[in-house]
This record gives sequence, C-alpha cells and structure tokens, in this order.
Amino acid sequence: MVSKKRLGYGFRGYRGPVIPRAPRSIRKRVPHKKLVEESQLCAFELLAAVAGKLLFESESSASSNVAEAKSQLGSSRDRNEKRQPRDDKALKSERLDHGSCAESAFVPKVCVEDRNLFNCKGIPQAENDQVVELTAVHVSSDFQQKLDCVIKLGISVEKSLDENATCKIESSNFIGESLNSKVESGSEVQSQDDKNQIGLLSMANTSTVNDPIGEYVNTNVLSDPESSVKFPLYRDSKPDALLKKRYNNVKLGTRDDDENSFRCNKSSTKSRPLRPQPRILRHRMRKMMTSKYWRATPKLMDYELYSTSEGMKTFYRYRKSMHARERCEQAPLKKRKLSDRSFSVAIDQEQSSDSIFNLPEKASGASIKGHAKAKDPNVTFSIKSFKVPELYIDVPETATVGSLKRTVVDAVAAILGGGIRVGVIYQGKVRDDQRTLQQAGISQCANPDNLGFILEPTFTHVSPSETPKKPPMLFPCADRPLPRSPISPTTRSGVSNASVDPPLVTKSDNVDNNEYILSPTTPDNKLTDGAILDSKALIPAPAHPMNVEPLAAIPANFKHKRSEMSQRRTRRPFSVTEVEALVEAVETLGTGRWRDIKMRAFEDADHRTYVDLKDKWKTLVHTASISPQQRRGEPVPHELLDRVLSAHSYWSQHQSRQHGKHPADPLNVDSREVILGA
DNA sequence: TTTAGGG
DNA sequence: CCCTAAA
Repeated sequence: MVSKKRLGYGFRGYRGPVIPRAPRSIRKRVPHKKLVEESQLCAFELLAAVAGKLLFESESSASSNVAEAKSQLGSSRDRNEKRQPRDDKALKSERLDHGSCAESAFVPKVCVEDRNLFNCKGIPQAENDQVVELTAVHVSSDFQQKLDCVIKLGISVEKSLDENATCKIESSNFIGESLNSKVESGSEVQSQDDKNQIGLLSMANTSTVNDPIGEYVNTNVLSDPESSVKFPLYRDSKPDALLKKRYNNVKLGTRDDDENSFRCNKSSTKSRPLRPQPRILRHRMRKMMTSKYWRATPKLMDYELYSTSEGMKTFYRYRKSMHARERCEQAPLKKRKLSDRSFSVAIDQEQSSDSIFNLPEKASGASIKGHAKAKDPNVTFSIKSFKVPELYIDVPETATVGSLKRTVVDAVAAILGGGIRVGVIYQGKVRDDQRTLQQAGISQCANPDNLGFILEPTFTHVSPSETPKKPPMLFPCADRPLPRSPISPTTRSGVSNASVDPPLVTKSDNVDNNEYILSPTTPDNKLTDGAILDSKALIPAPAHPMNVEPLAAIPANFKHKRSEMSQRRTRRPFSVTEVEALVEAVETLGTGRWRDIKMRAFEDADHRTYVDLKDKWKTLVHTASISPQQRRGEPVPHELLDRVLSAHSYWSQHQSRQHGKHPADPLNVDSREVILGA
C-alpha cells in the first residue's frame, strides 16, 4: 500500500521523521527539543482534566467555567506535582536490571482454583474493590467539542481512588497497584469543590460507592445499551516494576507511593494530540468499516472480537461524533486494569529459606515467599495482580449502567474467550522458559519487584477481508482429552449471556514462549470449534500456531544445527511478550542501542541477538505501518504497534545517542496515550 | 563487536 | 534471518 517510509512516521500525529535517512553522523545531530514540549504536555493534561470537569458539571447541571477549573487544577497541580528536577543522568535507565533473572512461564494453577477470576462474574458485584472508572471528558466551551465518554475499565483492588481522585491519565495494568500516571488534580481540589470532580466515575458496584469516590459517581452518564468495546491491548503493558523504575530513572515523578504518584511528563508526542488527525481517523474508519459489528452475545468470545469491537467503537464514534473525535481519543482515555483477587502459585523450587519476599503491594504484582515449611522447597508466588490488557469501553452517555456492566462483562469474556496466555517478565526481561526459577533468579531475588505476570489475550485481530485462514489462535492439541484437568467445569455464569468457563491452561510449545495459554472453554467458541470446549486440562499448545514451523518442532538439535555451516537459524517468532519487552526497551533506550536493549530486556534470551532485536524492531515498524490486512503471522496487539510507531517517531527525532552523549529522554509512556483512541 | 541497512 | 560494510 503505502510506503512504510511515508506512512510510518508521521503517523498518528507524530511529526514525520524529522531526520531523513542520512549519514549517521548527521542524523545523530538532532538536538533535543523535549523540554520545550513538556509544558505543552502538561497543558494537555490540564485540558483533559478541565474537559472532564466540564462534562461532569454539565451532567449535574452545575455550572462553572473552564477558567476556574483550570486555575484550580493548575494550582493543585503545582502543589501536588512536584517533579523532580530533570537530570539527564537519571535518564539512564540502566539500573533497570542489575540482576539477571530468567523468566519462565508457568501455569498458574491458581487460575484454576480461583476461577471466579475468569468467570463472567469476574466482575462480581461483591468485589467492592473493583471499580469502573469513567472518565467523561467534555470539552465544550473552549473547544466546542464534545468528547465521548470513555470508560476506563479498571477493577482494582486498591483504594487508590481516594487519592488520585481525578482525571487519571494513565493507569497501569497491574491490578493490585495503580501505577497510573494520572493528572492528579489533587484531592484538595476536590474537596474544594465537589463539582470539580474531573469526570471520574466510579461505579463498580454500588457497594463500592461508599468511599470518597462514591460521591463522584454519576449514574446519569451511562444509559444505553449501545456501546462498543475496544481492546487496545497492552497499552500499559509496562510491568509495574519497569514502569516504576523507568520513571525513577527518568525522574518523571516521584514514585514513593504508587498510589500517590503522578506523572505529568508526557512525551513530546503529547503535544500533538490537540490537533485533529484526519488521516488517522479515516484510516480507522476504514478499518472499522470492514470489521464486523460486535454484539454482546454468548459468542462474543470469538476471536474476531478484537477487531469487531474496535470496529464497532470506531463506527460508533464515527456516527456519533466524528467531529471532536480525534481530540477525544487523546484525552485521558484512561482505563484500568482488570483486577482479580490474588492467589498464589506454588512452584517447585529448591529453596528452603524462610525468607519471605513480600512485594509491596504497590510495587509488584506478586510476592515471592520462600517456603520454609515442609521439605518441599518451594517458592510461593503470591500474585496479587496481573497485568492485563487494557480494556476500553466506549459507551454513549445515554447508556445505562446495566448496559455498561454488560458491556464490560462481555468484553472481559471476550478476552478470556480468546484464550489467555501468561507472560512473565522479571526485571523487564523475557527469558527462556526453560530456565528454572532458580536460574532465573526469581526465587532468590529479594526484591521481586520486577516480577510481573501478564495476561495476554490471544484473540487476534481477524481481518474481515482476510481469507479465513487459520484461526487466530488455535489449540493444536485441543482435540485431545485433557486428562489432568484440575478445573472442573463451571457453570456459565455470564452476565448477558456472555460467559466463560473455567479457563483452560495450555502450555505453549512456542520455542521461546514464555507464556501459557489460558483458554477458557467457550461453548460458542467457533474458533476452537468445540474441540477443547469441554476439556479442561493443561495441554501444550503452540502459542503461535501460525508460526510453528517444522524447525521449531525439533528444538532438541536446535543448537547443534547451528554448528553446521551456517545453517539458517530456526525461526523463532517473537511472542507478544517479547515484543512488548522490546518495545519497552526501545521506548526507553531508543533505537540504535540494540546492544543495550538486548541486555536490558533479553539478556537471558540467548537466542535473541541484538541484531535480531534490531531486525524485529524494523519489522515491527513496518508492520505498524501497513494495514492490518497485510500483516501476517502472529498479530501484534495494535496497542503495541502504536507504541512502536510512537517510539520510532520519537527516537527519530531524539537521537538516542548523541555522539557519546547521554541519551535523550526516554520516550514517555504517556505519549502513547495520545494515540490511544486514534 | 556493534550498528545500520540491504538482501 | 542473513550478510556486511562501517564505525
């Protein structure tokens, strides 16, 4: 279609590659212009906050003026958002991984035990810790644009809400903790004027409404079955630890307490959001036009959900408010993490220490505890939170709360229905699954802060136009009976028909897979074709069926083969987790530092050379530049692709290595925000 | 050895 | 992924 070079850069509001391909020496000379834009970024956040406020006010027929809100926000911001001085040195995010720990995926048996987590009831009303935040942004007077309501779905176990009372701009996916970057107006502001609640709506369940947030609940906002769901997967894919570290490194903000921390450092890209991006919009529309309409039905677990939901969203938006759309998307479309209760996984580990590593709840999603008890030297992982794909739910203001709930349930069910893989990232690194925990250092690590478990939905974007090839995700072994299934069939307790049975954990055969597929048995799951629908057990299955190649099947000789006169290495497609790790690293380190990137995120992934990473990045950029229909292989969550583009664009402008100089500021995570809804 | 790019 | 020129 379009030449990647043309399309790639200027994409999504990012300025085109400022740096034309030229001799390195020249290219490296681009000066940083980051600081300059920072203020703009903040301004944007303020704007968003104000918008939210406005909407909120309008909803409650309260009146106020932007200026007021602005000033309030501003003041509060000043007070609350003390930023650490920028220090380029700090930018070096090297400390990210001092220790090296291998990472391996293991089957969270837990899920089995705690299957509620995967039920449609995963969003039980009883869980008062689950909150759906609705950020209603309404830019009116000043911008004449009305932003759609964006619901941030976030079931969080924490009570951080009372702290970061307003307008969260970003949130991490780690459930247990809210590693959110948000524009914090500060509780002070809230107290000052209730009306200033920046459209933060919490309404998980009535019971939840008890806390501070309760007062901000605006039930009027939602009321209409019409809704759409979007799954910008992995938007906040950074592992907690990573995120945290990075921020620390980048001194983006003080992060003593995740709950209270805030960030206002949007990358330069942030500044662009305010401008409409017709092209993108068009692109989206086109995409959505081709996608199917998705309904919240029992079948919503189809893999196509991804595309459909997105398409629907787009469609909806188009119809509803194509106008201010662009803006809106960039607004604090924050969403949150899906949380679940914690459970623990016991893993064999030769270790009998009594040491208990309890991860600060906020810091990590898991805690490791050395089991001193029985002779059974185990390491107990108490996973308090999972990083889950972001879930965007777009519903009209007129939607009912009930419909919202349904939508959420459907969305969750859809995600689960597609199967879920678990990725493990330790200290930001993805490693061989073969490594033992001990080898990986996970068990010994006193500071398991960086241990993150990521749920990776496997449903993929099925392009309607695409020929029905292989199911986005399949379980080759699906048809096999799953004998030792610890899971017992559960009743489908889905809200609105949508339901998910207990998840099925599948081990992926992928060479470097570091995740396991968790495939819920879905009666209506066409893709799985009922094969595994009823079976519940642990079965090995390729994480990326499409990529499974003959060679991969014989990993035994893998290493030896190499010895033979430059035998072409066996192809080992990057898993989503790996891609994410790569993206993360590049975002922080920039391109051109593949060696560092390798060490940072793939140090123990012996089979990934920096050249591989570089190549992968190259292909990622390309992939992100082409239409989804042209993509092949395991689909990469578009969210990641967005990040790829962002980072690519960003680093095109900010050379990561200025002739031996310190690197430019890492691409701020928040910059991704901008492209979110696009 | 790393980078950067073309193959 | 491979191959290599350059750095």
